[in-house]
Amino acid sequence: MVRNSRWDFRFLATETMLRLTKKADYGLMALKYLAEQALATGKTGAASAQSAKDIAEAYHIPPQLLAKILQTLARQGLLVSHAGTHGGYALARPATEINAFEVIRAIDGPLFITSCITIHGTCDLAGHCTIKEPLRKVNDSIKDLLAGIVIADLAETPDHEPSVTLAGGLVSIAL
Amino acid sequence: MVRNSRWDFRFLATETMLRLTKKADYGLMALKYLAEQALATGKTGAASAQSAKDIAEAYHIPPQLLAKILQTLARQGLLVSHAGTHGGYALARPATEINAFEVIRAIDGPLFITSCITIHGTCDLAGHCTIKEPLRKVNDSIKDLLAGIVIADLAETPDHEPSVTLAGGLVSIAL
DNA sequence: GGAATTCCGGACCATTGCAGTCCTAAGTGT
DNA sequence: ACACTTAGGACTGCAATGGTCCGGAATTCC
Repeated sequence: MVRNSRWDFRFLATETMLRLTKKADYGLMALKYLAEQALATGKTGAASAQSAKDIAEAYHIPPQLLAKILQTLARQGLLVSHAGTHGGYALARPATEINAFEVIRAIDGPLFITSCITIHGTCDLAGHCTIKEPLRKVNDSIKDLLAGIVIADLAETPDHEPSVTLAGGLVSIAL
Repeated sequence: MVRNSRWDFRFLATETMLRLTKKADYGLMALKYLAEQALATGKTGAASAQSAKDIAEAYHIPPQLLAKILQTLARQGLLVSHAGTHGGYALARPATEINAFEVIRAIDGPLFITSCITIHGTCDLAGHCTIKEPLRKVNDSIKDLLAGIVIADLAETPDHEPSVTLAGGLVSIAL
């Protein structure tokens, strides 16, 4: 009865039904790392570049995989890259101006909360699915939620409380 | 550059990075249908039962697949089922007392927003991943968001405004 | 009692996406 | 020249999703 899938979720406390890919996870971790390094070294921009290899080792992430992720982030303009001996990646903008939504979208691409909404905004089940609109609102709310979180919030800066109430992080949903 | 996946998302307006499975979609549609039928017929509980086949045809959903979904929903206690000639499924509770979170969880099972959090609450990258805690908050916020939406909100009742501001649908996030 | 209807649930399969690896450029600094 | 690093395409293994099929059990109607 409980064993209806590969998971045994009898012992769960927290749970949701929405999934973030590992790549997005890694990407956020990398950005967090870069933000911390920039702050620690006092340097800013390309001066505080860290190589993909270094970041991968710091978090025990498959290096090749992280390399790809960083490449796409650079391609999307969230990071600046620099090849060469002391090259690497650095945040393209201040850590307070890059939010989680951008990062995730850059990596995973835009996915819709409901499979009902396609590229063209039309519904697979043309007209039959009346659930679309309410879910779109949820969709937007989640987006706002994530857009309200910036990299700086993730970074544990030395002189910075670990938990800070985030201004602008209030999201209302109206159906 | 844009063609980094099977989707061409150059024309997108709305977008998120979180996905709901088709099954959950179907499940919500089915519940909505049942809620509307119950209201339309004036009957309540098992008296307003609809067969899986009927619902599937109403929305052009693969009947066998919907059947399975309804079975799990019944198993989870969200629906009551009744075999036999005029059997079928009906909401186990009033449409105002079943929320989207329950439904999705019942169907997809609990998925974590970050692959970082496992069943046991531990992190794959034991200690290395410092991103976990902030994302857990997002996780919870999304949960609250979905828990604030009930089936009745999805149903288009005749004497009911299509768009209603939902009380309790206010979610705050503090990192 | 029997037939029609409907739910139950296991087994199965095809496709797809994700995670991860490998390899070959090409740019950059010493 | 050489070491270091990014850029990116090709490929693989695996698991999950979406979907089908079948035999069986409950219920109702005749």
